[in-house]
Amino acid sequence: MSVSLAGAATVWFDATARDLPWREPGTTPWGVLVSEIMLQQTPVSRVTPVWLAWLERWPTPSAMAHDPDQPAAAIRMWGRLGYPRRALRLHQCAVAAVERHDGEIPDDLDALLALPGVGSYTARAVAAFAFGQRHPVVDTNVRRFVARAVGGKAEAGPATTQRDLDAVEELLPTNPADAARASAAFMELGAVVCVARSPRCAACPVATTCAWRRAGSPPADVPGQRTQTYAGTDRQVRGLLMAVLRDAEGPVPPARLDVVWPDAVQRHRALASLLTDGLVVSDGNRYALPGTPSGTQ
DNA sequence: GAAACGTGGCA
DNA sequence: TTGCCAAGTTT
Repeated sequence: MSVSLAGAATVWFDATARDLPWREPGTTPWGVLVSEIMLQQTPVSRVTPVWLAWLERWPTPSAMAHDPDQPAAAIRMWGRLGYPRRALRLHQCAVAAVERHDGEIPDDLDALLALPGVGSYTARAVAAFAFGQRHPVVDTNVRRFVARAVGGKAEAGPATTQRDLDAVEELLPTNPADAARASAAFMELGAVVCVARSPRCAACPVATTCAWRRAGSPPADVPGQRTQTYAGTDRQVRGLLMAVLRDAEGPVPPARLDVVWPDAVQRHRALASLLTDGLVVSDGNRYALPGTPSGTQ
């Protein structure tokens, strides 16, 4: 039963998967890692152009680690992908690869988990997709797909727990390469067919065996928790401040930052958090991205 | 375990 | 127009 689920998903995947650049043969583990971190909470359509530019400029961890303009250049290349701490951590991954792994992205799950910004999902995704290892790869797509196809529920639970890993592990074929492909297939199904709103069950390769369909597609039993409004939050102010520094040639005086947000208290709080995160540096007078040439540290 | 952390597209 | 949603991680 479980083999047929993975089998059907894999057959469908082989026939209809999107041609994403990081799936091209010859993509390095570094390329896979970059894609996985960029894709955290971020749609494919916005990641693709940045991934291409990133890999062209920094084709290896060593190229990134030895670029003298870092990490300012990484933050600028990140552009408007959101959560710019990811750019910082990706640079830290490159440095760690050079310092601890001879310039290579490690293939060991624990070594991957030790990299900055790499958690349970990303570590297993890299181990599976870059190195062909057999690990359950559980992201929001997989949790939703398994919740429906196996659990018979409209939505997955709130968190990625050990139970999620165990449930997905049971679905994987024994052969490592097949298991990795099945994980990619589960993710792809969740991303393009078994989507959160208005799933396209008519196009689903497992619709006839789907537990949720067989149960009559019952609605979610618990109302989803409402999302936090973005407008007016510190996150928005941080984004506005970062946009100024990204677009600036070098260090800027405080006046350049003062204009982005009228509430001085909130603006200072946001700037302080950016300094704490290491996304901004200051000499006590002007502000800049970390490592900006001729900038302040 | 909850909250923080960006941004933009779409229904 | 507003709210939901997108390949999560960290504290």
